[in-house]
Amino acid sequence: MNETFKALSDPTRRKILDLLKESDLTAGEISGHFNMSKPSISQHLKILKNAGLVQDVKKGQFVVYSLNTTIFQDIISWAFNFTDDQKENKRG
Amino acid sequence: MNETFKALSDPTRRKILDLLKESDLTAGEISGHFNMSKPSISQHLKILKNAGLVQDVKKGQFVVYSLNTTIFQDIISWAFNFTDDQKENKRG
DNA sequence: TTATTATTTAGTTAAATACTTAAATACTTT
DNA sequence: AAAGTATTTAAGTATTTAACTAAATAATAA
Repeated sequence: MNETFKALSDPTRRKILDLLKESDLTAGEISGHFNMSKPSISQHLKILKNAGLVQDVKKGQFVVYSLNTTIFQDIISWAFNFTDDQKENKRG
Repeated sequence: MNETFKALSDPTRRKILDLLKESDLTAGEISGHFNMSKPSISQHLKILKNAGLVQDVKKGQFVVYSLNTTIFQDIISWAFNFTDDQKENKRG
């Protein structure tokens, strides 16, 4: 869970996830949405990928990135354990 | 959401949340669970408090910390928007 | 009121992070 | 094969973070 939260702790990376939520995008298309160098975005994508939050597929000379939605279920499960709902379930 | 994820990105702080999930604790009791100075834990508690993840109440010379469970609902909502469930709901 | 206990604030340092530019790699087109 | 495009890797730097110790604040007990 540590790599996941580390990856999510940066606003640029969360904005990348927001973009990929709408549609799959190449590395270049993603970097087009930021006032930041392509290498910087590439680094962020690497961190997101290592955290399992995104996947990539090479399409010719492009690399297409997409969300890996399964990890978000893990985040939901983690957070649910801290809610009142969970406390109620414990008791009853 | 940025302060929240920043706060959650540290393993020590997530462990503090785990402890408070079981019961409310004073600052000193919390620091007793770590091989770390009390001031360091105090800083972590400050960050968790500023992020709205915990609350504190002064009881005499003690400060009792407890979870603020409402924020975790926000995390769940955020994560849910990245799941396949959400995509299905969009379509149908 | 002096000493003791609980906690936070202040100041410092080492390590981690997020950026940059330049160079390398991989693929495509001519 | 040479040139151009897409992307990543490498190397360097400024900022942020997380730890520490020492000092300050606040409450309690002697």
